[in-house]
Amino acid sequence: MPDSSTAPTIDDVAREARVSTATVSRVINDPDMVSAKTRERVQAVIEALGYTPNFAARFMAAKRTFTIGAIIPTMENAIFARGLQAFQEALHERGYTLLVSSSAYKAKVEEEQIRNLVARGADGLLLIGHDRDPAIYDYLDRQRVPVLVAWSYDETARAPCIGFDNRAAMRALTESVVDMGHRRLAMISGVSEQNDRARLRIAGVRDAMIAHGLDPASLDLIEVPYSIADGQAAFAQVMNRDTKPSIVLCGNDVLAAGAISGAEQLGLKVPDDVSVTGFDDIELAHVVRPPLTTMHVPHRAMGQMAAEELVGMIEEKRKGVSQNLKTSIVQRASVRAV
Amino acid sequence: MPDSSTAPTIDDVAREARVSTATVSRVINDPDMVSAKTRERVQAVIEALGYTPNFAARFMAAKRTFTIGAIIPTMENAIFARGLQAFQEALHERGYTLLVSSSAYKAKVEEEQIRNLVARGADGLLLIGHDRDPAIYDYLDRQRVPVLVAWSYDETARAPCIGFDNRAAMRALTESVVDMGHRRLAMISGVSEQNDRARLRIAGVRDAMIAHGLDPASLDLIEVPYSIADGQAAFAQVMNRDTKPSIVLCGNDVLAAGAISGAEQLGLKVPDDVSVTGFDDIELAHVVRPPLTTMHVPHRAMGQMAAEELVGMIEEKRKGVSQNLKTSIVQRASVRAV
DNA sequence: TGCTTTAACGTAACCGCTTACATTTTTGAC
DNA sequence: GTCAAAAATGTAAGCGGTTACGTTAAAGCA
Repeated sequence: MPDSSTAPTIDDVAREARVSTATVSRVINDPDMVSAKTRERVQAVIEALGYTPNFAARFMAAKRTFTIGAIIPTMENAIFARGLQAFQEALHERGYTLLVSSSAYKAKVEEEQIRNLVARGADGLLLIGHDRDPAIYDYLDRQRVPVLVAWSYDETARAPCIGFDNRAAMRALTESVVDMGHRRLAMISGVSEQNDRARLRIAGVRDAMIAHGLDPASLDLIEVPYSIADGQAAFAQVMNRDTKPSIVLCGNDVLAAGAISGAEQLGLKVPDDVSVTGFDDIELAHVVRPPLTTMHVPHRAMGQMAAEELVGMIEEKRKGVSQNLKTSIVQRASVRAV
Repeated sequence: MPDSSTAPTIDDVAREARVSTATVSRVINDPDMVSAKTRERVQAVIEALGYTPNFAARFMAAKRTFTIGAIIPTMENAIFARGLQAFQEALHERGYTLLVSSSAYKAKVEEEQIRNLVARGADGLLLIGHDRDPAIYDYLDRQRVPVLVAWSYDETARAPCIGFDNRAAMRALTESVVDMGHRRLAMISGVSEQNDRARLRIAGVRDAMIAHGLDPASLDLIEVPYSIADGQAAFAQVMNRDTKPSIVLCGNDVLAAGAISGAEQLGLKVPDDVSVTGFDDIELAHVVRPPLTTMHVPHRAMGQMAAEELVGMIEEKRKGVSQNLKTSIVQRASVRAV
């Protein structure tokens, strides 16, 4: 009789079922390698004892965990939620479990989490964006843990990625508003240090300005953390300049929602007094009033493709192939021509 | 020379530093048990080799992982985000790592995730709400994994919890609107099956109705998944009845945001034509127009206290003590007296 | 100096599983 | 019924750490 006060091990099952531990292991991992009769007997014992194989032991012996780790900058807002959900679902279909950590946009924390996940035996890692210490990639190479980067496409980057061209997207959005007559541009961006998405979006705005004969130095740029309250505060700041912008381009929808709030607080009407744009097209974008003109990102497709690709890299032991997904401008009511 | 093509193990470090593996282990786990001289030498080798102890091996030998698992119903909306973030931060301060999974509001999936996290050696678990198969608690007991439930307070429940009284809170909110003259109530709730929060909030509404002489059966109740789109659709549905409600009470802010959108689509003004309330007081609540009257939940405090308590349970091997946190009504513009 | 304590370090068993290899049993052809 | 091949099962060696216990070196004291 196994000690009922502690978790049953494979030995308990083996003893109870009168087989060797190898056989128990086989009915779990390779069922049709064992005869139907013993298989059923063993399964019954497993059931009766409520046995769950110990992951650590399993990992040590087999070097596989069927676990994927993902480290996202934040769970506080919904930016990554949808894509991650799709990622998780696609992973689940393929028999993998997703473990998520958040780094609070801190490089040091991210590094810690990466080591943590790897030490825990993650078979692969999903990371957001390319900006990080190259030493991390060396470490990952050494540990033979495949990595895939999402939310950012850069064919020159060291890691394969499934993402979109942040710079080109933001340039396109900016050009569209410049075409509508906007000349005095302000931008509320997320903190760009260690964040290529933010950095490239800023660059995209400048690209558009240059292309249209505007002085990129005239861009009134403020960097703040990604939160509604920060967007609100930053908006007040840009509207307090001597030459007020006719449009405020925001690094993402959360910031843009904050900007719209900020406008209301100042008694300004969007888009009559000032236009606002977002980026990402999360649900928030069509809940705020006015609804946000923003850049639509194929979150779910990105998550799904990332799952597919990462699993492929793991199972076929091959390099990942990058993909540049298309984004598209969604015109809503927060921008008007001037 | 250790094989540079593979991750260094404790043996590599020991060999290089000319000590035994026991000593290496000690400099990592109990540094002042070894002399300064050897300690420094070993540390240098660890540094040079980029050695990270293997978690699985460590767990097998020591039975501790300093990892806490949390399973939340969803990452798609921000309901749990803030509390979880606080939970994670508090955990981090105490030297623990948080691993998060989401169950998509599915009991089966949650069970799977629980087993997964336990098999992975989570030292403790944070679960949301009390509704689940009691067998799960048996399993957790047997595995000696402490569990703490959050987002719901119930002193009669099997697991200790840090939460709030969903029923009383919703009753209070309902009473406040009834006091303002509302008599025809509708409610858009999340799916209440396997979800005590949703169930208790519905019960709270009925409590209030009974207390004020209204027929609880007259409540027009619709249950939908928690999403803005669902809230929107449900709103159209309740407004399509013969006797339209004067107020629509929503199970949470996400649904309420959807309801407000829905109202706008139907050309209805909130709160002039119909009032709307939410629950949770997430950022979304003050971004929508009109801002939501809702029930404020102390998310961050809840997360922090949960971390503290769970770590206490683990380290002092004691039972958890439950706490009933206070919520409070936040009056904004989405409700008006009739 | 010699002997006892204490500090520092080493030895090796063990944690719970997988899997290569060895052994036994079953199957099927003659 | 034999015997070879195939199927089923068992044996035992790791995987990479931790730690109880034993051994050696240093320290303290008469």
